[in-house]
Amino acid sequence: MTSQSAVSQLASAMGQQPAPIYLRVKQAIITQIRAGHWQPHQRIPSESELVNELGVSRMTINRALRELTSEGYLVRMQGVGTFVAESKGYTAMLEVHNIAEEIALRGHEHTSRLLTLEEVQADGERLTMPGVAPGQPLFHSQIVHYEDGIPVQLEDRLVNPVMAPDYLKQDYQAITPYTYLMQVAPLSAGEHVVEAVMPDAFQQKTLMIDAREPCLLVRRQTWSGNHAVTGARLLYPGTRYKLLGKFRDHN
Amino acid sequence: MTSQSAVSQLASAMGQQPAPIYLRVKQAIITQIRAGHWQPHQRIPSESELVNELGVSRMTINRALRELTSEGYLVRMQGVGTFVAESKGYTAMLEVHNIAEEIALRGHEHTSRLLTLEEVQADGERLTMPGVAPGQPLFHSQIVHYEDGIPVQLEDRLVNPVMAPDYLKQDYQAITPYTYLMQVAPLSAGEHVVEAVMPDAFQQKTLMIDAREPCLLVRRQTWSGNHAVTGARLLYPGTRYKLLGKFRDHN
DNA sequence: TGTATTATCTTGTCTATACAACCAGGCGCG
DNA sequence: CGCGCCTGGTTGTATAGACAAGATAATACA
Repeated sequence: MTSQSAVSQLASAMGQQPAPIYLRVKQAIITQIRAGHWQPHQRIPSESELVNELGVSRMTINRALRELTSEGYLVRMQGVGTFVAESKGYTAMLEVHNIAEEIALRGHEHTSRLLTLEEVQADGERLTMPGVAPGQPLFHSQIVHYEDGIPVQLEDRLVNPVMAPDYLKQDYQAITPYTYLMQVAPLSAGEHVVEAVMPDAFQQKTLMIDAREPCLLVRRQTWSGNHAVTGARLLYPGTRYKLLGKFRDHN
Repeated sequence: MTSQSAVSQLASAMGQQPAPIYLRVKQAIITQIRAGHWQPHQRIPSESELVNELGVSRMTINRALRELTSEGYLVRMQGVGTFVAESKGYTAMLEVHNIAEEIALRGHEHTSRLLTLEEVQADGERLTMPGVAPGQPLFHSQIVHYEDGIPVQLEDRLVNPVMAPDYLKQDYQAITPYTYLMQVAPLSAGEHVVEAVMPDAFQQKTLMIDAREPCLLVRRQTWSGNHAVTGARLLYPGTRYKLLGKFRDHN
C-alpha cells in the first residue's frame, strides 16, 4: 500500500532543520497535503501512529494537529480520526474599516457633517430592520464624512431604539455612530454587501460628484446577541475611494 | 493596588462550569479585558503567577495564553511578559472567491468563453507586472464567465511566463486560470483593490450591459514566494453581482 | 436473529517536570 | 565612568504519564 511510502516520505519531509519540532511536523503534514499524497477527506495516521513513525511525543503531535485544525488544513473527530480538510481555496479577504480610523491612519483630518437625526416609523420597505415590526419607531441618521475637507462617505443609518435608546442624544461631531454603537451594543455578528451603483440627485449633491460617477455602496447590518442593532448604507465616490485588502498564506 | 482585586475577580470569573479548564481560563482573561480591568498595552500576570492564582498547571495556562495570542487578544514577548493587545476592533472581512466555485456553490452552471490568449510585451504601463522589465514577454488572457448563460465576469489577466511557462497551452474550458495557476505556483501573498467604474465599449458589449450600468472592478495581484505570478482585472456588472461577507465575534 | 454489552481505538484534556532562549537589571571589574 | 558578566524572571518547547469522552466493531447473551 501507499501508506508505508507516504509515511517514510513524511519522516523525510521533517528534516532536521533548527526549528521547533511541532513546526517541522506541521510542515511535513502540509507538504503531504500539497503534494497530493494525502487527499481531501482522506484519513491521515492517528496520533499514536505518528508518534511511532516520527519518534516524537504525543503532546507534540497533538499540538501540531490541533494548530493545523484551527488553521483549516485538517478536520478532527473525537473517537474517529483526523482527516484532510477540503481545499482551503484561499479565503482572500477584504477588511472594511471604520471610516474615521482609516482616515486618521492615513494621517489626514476627518470631519463630519450631520444632515439628519430623527425618529421615523418602520415601513417594512426602505425603513426596516430585522426584528422591528412596521409601525415601530426607528432612529435615522445621515452623516457626510470628509477627508481633509473632501467628502468621501455618505452614511445613511437606521438604528434599533431598543438596543441604543439614547442614540439621538449623542454629539456626532465628537463621536462616530459606529464608535458609539460599539460601546452600547458590542457587536456579535454582521453582514456586508458591496455593490456598484449610480448616485441619485441628493447623493450627487452631498458628495459633490457628477451624475456619471459610479459609487461603491456598502450595506452593513450588525447584530448584538440576537438583536439587530443597526443597518448602514455607506456610499463612497468611486474615484475617491477603494477597498483594499491583502492576504497571505501563513503556515 | 488593583492587582489583588483584579486577580480575585479573575479567579471568580473562571467559575466551575463543566467546560475544559483552558477554555475557562481564556474566558476569564477575555472577561478582564472586556471589562476594562486590563487595558491595552498593560502587562498581565505571568504564567507562574496565574498558576498560583488559579491553581492550574502551567501547561494549561500556557495553552490558554498561546491561543489568545493567536486570536489577537494578547501579545507575548519571550523574556518580557504578556500584554493586552490593542483593541481588536473586530475585522469586518469580505471574502473574494474563485468565480467558478462560487457559481457551483449556488447550484448554477458555470461556463466560460475564451476571448484572448496570447503573448505580449511588457510596456511598463497597462501591460506590466512587478519584477518583469518592459520589453520582456508576458502572457495575456481574456475570458468571460457565465452563470447559467448570463455573463457575470470579464477576466483580464496578465501572467508571468517565468512562473507559469505552459500557461498558453492549457484548455480553459476545462480548468480556470485561477485553478491552474494555483497548481503550478501556490499562492503565498496577494492584494486586492475593489472600486466602482464605468465600463468601456468593449466591456459593455462582452458583458451585455448598457453604458450607464456601473461595474465592480476587482484588481488582484498575487505572489508565489518572492515572484509576482499574475495580475487580474475582474469586472462584474453592478446589477448582477455583489460582494458578500459575514463576520462574527467568535471567542 | 436481534440486542445489549464490552473491548478497543481514537481524539481531548490535564499535570508535573525539564530544559532552552531571551531579556532586563544589578554587580563587579577595569 | 563604562563595559561585560551574571542572575533571576519570563516565555517557548518537549516529554511521559494519566484519565476522560466519543465512536466503532466485536462479542456475548437472550
